[in-house]
Amino acid sequence: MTAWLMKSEPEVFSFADLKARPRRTEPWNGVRNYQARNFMRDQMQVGDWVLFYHSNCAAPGVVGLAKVASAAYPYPTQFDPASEYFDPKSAKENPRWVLVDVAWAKDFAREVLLAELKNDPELEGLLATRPGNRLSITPVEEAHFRRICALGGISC
DNA sequence: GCCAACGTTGGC
DNA sequence: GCCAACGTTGGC
Repeated sequence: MTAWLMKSEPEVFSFADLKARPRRTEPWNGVRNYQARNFMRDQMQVGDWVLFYHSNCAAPGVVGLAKVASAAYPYPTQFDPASEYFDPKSAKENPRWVLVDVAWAKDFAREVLLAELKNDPELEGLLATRPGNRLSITPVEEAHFRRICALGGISC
């Protein structure tokens, strides 16, 4: 079992937005970081759990569960000069950026706030809350994943 | 809006 | 390959 924590700014794209999408599925746009890209390209599998985290907002924290819904594929918009995701250095025969689709899975009964993620003794070592960490995608150990689900009031 | 931490860029 | 400058992230 593999789980991930993925950050999104709710004003840009929230967990409720994901749930409201057709098929409750959305391409994970916006990643422009090589480490995060490598996780999607090299390690993510369809069906992996995703802890959906709201960042840069009044109450940052994990709000629900999603799943990886596709293998990694090239960002369609990286080749489009009109797109905000355009990258002039990315070549079609060797795309620089990939993404995966993410599908809504389950709402948490309650949000697990950043302070809880930081302070819960069982969550010691969680990558996402390491001081200085800014990665928008981080792997989550199974024990940590189960603990965060429990704090969120769901079983998984 | 501030600012610390970090990643990327580009001149040399 | 170094490293200063710059941009971005994200909590507060």
